[in-house]
Amino acid sequence: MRTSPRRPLILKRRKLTLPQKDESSPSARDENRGQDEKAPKQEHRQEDQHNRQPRDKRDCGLQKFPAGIKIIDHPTMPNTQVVAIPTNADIQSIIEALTAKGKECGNNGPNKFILISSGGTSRSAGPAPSQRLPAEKKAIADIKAADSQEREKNVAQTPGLAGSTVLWHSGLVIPTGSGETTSSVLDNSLTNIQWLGKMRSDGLNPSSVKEDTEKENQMPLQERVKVKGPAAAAVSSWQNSVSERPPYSYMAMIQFAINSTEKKRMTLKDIYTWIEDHFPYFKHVAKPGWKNSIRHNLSLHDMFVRETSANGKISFWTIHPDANRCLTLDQVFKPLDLGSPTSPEYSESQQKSRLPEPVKNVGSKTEPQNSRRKMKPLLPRVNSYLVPIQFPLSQPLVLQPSMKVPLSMAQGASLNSLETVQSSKRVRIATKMSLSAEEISTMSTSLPTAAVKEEGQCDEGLFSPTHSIQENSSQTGEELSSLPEGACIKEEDSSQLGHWLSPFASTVTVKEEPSLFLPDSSTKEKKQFTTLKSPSKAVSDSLVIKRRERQEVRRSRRKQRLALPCSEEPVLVLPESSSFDPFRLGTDPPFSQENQPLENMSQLSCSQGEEGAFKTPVKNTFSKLPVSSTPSKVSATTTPSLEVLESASLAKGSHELDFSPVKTLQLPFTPVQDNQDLLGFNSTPLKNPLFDSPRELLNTESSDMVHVPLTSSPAFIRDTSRQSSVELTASGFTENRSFMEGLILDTMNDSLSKILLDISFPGLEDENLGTDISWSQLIPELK
DNA sequence: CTATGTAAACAAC
DNA sequence: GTTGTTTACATAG
Repeated sequence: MRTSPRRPLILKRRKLTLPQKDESSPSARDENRGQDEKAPKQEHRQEDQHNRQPRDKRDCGLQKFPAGIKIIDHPTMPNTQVVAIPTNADIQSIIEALTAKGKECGNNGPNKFILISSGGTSRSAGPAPSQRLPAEKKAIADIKAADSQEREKNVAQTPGLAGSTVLWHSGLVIPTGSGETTSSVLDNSLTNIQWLGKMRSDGLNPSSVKEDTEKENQMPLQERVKVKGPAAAAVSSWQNSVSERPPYSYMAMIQFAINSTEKKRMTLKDIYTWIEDHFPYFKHVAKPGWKNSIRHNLSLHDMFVRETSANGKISFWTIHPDANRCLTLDQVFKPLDLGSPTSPEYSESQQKSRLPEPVKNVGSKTEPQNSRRKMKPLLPRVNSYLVPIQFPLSQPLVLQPSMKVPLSMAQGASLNSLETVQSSKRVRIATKMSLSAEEISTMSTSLPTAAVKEEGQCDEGLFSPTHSIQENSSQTGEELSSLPEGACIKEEDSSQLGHWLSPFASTVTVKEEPSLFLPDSSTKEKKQFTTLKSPSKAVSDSLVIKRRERQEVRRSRRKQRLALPCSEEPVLVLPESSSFDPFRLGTDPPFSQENQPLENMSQLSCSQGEEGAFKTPVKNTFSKLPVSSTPSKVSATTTPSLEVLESASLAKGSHELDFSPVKTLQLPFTPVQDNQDLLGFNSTPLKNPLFDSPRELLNTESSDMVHVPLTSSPAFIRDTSRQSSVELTASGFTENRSFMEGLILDTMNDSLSKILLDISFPGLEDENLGTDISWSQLIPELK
């Protein structure tokens, strides 16, 4: 309700917002809810059935613990039961109970237990994966049908397992068994996956995608979506792709778009077009306001830098090299369907400046399916990415401690990207302050080349590639550097860059906002630097780079990130700082946090990016759209047509609109390479070398385990690919720490001591399992 | 509080 | 009209 100083009044937004919510969200909710509701019920039934199914161990076998702890007989392994326990539960006590139980049962009864800790948050989680085990095969089959994925192969292949157990990710999962119910649930997850797959393909061939989307769009999305059944799955998946909002934030999508081009720059229009092409949702379903949001994001985030040609007519949006993770759709999906999904989120997350820490994951992960149900506007759509995962429980052993080894794998790329970005940022920062030798070396190598290249191309007045541009900006920074603030602003490699830039004859215009000097003056400072042109290139390019550094960040969130902390602190600004680089890193909270070190990746990945022919599809689509990108305008001008369309869509279930594309998952984890060497828990981060007894491990882990939803999936995938998946997964999870772990307890041996697997179940969350549970109660039941 | 999404008001072209 | 900025507000975590 306030009035900004500049701006008159913003009237009654609220009213507007409310209606939206009502309209869209409800409809969306309905569907989701319906699904959700159904799923759980069915699941329970099935579970029950499964549970009831007699196995060898009758009594011992299928017990269900009130608290959410469930015990089920392992389908294939004799004398083995799977126990799902809440994350928070006191593992030790549980183990004791189980041990007692095992002893009681003796040889005849279950004497081995596979402990699965999960945070089974809601619904599905509660039932616990264990119960589903019996259904595994069916589920798998379904999955195959829906998804044709390599994983299956892997799963199937997992030969060595005496009894391969498939564990479903609770979050994802669920529908075990049989038939119909399953299908419905599965459909969602599967469809999502497929959606991803599509996206991937789209990334490669936008055109193809378009066609598909358009064709299909004609049909009412919602209805189609509802169709269920394995056969329908594929169809529905497509539909979803259209109807559902992509799980990516605007930021992420913009990055995808920009990085899809060779030069890593794009005009606004092209960005619109790219997004529409790759995410049909925006073309067909989204409100026109999404373009406004795109622009908003471009302006808001420092990572997006606008370059203007000398002509001034064309402005390209680029990604600040320091911040550019070179995310692309392809990267996101590359690894595997499963794994990839996480990555996108990951990217987003990074922007958020999240640490790999489990914390964030927790939130995201929990939602998988729930989120849909809720249909909460801004919630991360992590769900979509979640897919039922099969865990082959291999024979005992396989745990490998996770090392933190950067992924060399391409698959890892997506994940890495985040880290890389962060890392890059760090580096940059250091450079900014002063150039560290290291940075310099890196900078000099990569950047100059780019710049050179560009030069050749620049003739048209095109701009130097992002790198060059930014560097230019950095130069400006140098000059500014005389001023304390300026120095801060420039952050980057200005000093170094200057050298090679000079050859360029270009004019760089930099907009800066030194908050320090100019307290609030929102005014931007533009500085132009003119360097000598190389005669050959008569072209003078003017680049306009805006940089915002807002110390005041608080007030406006615009480009907060880039606002370097250094700028905030005068000290840093000083040239001396160079010596301090390391310190600075530490000093700059934002960077340090946000950025995680993956230096290598950044450049590598960036260079390649997408083949992306720089396509500038100037699409008519815009023209098609009745509505202007600006919402306000739209309402006034285009309203009629749009409204009609939207209203129709809304009525049906344009719920989609309401979805907030928030970033889904953050996958902090770093890809793990092969760590075959490591086998003990010790190596895993979770585990402390200190543990003398397994119990200790368990306890500690339990506490740690809390977070970590999605991460598991990617790791898992990898594993599957290799077949010796378990190991990998374990390692990967461990890193993240958020994973659940499966422990195998051999009561006969009397030892808790054998821990066969370390498994994380992203899907499982604590809640259902009920942390509260007192294990003492369990004991009786165990009997 | 932060991150994100959305709507809107403006300013420049 | 489009593009770019910025503010305000809402929501989820």
